[in-house]
Amino acid sequence: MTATTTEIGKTTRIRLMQVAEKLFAERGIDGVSIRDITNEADVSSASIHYHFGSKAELVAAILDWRAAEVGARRATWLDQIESNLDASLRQVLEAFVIPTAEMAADIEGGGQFHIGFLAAVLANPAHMPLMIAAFEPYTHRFEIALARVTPHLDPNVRELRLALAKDMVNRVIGQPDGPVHAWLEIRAPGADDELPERLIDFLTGAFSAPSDNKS
Amino acid sequence: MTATTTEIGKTTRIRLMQVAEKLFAERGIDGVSIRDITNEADVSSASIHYHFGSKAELVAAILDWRAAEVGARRATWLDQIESNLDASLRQVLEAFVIPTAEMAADIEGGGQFHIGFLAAVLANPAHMPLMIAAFEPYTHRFEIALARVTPHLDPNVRELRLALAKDMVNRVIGQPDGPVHAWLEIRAPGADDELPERLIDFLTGAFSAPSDNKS
DNA sequence: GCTTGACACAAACGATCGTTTCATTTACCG
DNA sequence: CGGTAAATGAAACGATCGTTTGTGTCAAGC
Repeated sequence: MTATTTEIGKTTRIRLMQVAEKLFAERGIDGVSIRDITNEADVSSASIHYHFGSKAELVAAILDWRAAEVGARRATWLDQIESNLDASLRQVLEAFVIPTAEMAADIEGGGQFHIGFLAAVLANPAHMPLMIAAFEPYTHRFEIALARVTPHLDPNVRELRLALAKDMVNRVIGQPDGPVHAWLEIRAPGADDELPERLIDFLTGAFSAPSDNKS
Repeated sequence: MTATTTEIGKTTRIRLMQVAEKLFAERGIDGVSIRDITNEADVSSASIHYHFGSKAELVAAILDWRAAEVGARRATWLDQIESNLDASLRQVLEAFVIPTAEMAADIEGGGQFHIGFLAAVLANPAHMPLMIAAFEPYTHRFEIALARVTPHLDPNVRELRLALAKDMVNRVIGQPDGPVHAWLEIRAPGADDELPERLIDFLTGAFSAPSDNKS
């Protein structure tokens, strides 16, 4: 069963990243051991340290590997938003949610588990600087587009709501067995159908609210 | 330094639950070992198995221990909402967010870490049935109050938004070093001031949005 | 054909995990 | 005071963790 260097055209290095990304997305970084990964990839446990050096560097390698792919999806939508001066808040939020949902639905392309992987990485705040650096260009463009359609918001309030939205979208789309879905499965099965559209509705309302509703 | 059975009036059993709740809230269930807890509580590592039987039963014991306390806080607000037939959406959401925030701010009472502990427990969906059972009475009352002030929402959409809100509020209030705050600390320091009020604003907008914004 | 370097494997390292065992101490009660 | 049960501490259990070591194998370059 053990194969030669190139089994079905994939190098061991890439296969390890694919398997690790999937397992990390499903069980979290600390919930997956080196041996879990190498067993599923049918290689020795030493392979990960040969190719990546350590478990932490494997995580970083997966981030680098996929960053361009997520970026390309987002860039398409951002191009459209930026060239349309009449873009609505809803359209900007679509540009935020839909690429994420498409990525999570991309079975053939293999991006299926990347959003869940990102959510798993963020569970440990120590990785935050790395994540921010990887996505900074797209985040910056998105913040500008969002500011244009939410001129009523105080900048700090807008940043807070964006952070809430990012965290929520990544977790709820990337972790199909996460707390929100587990809760709904018991109390209201089927309520998470058409999730992307319903997230966009939710966020459109949330960003429409004034900075301060008091009084 | 090692003390007799009752050191400062706290039994070992209660001290263990307090220390464990704090550590679980800060680092997650799997991020805290039995020895982490017993070292901080200044007892032997066998104590947890003597008093609780296992690590999992310790988690359940903490849940039972605090359930009544959270419930009492919520009940006060729910009484007010239910007796006021003119309650607004915003008032209902206040009844949802403010008791949580008060619990997280309760230094003397010791409830300071309970919300973070709940968020940590929910990170493992296996505990979901236990959580739902513990909070069912308050959840039910709250759902009725929420339905009264959001008659425009399809029941499934309302359940989804409530699940999103629950997860978000618990995580963002209970984990002061979690992903949302770590992100904001780098990109917009201070944007998470007055968090409870800003969460209520956010959710008021989110629940005000119609069930389907399309077309 | 021999050498070289990339790559994979099995095996073992020390550390730490949750848990168990057992002897000892503490508090309470007749 | 003596006896008993609850409570605690010290030590060790097997399992698993991330990592390291050493050896074998394969393809390419001279």
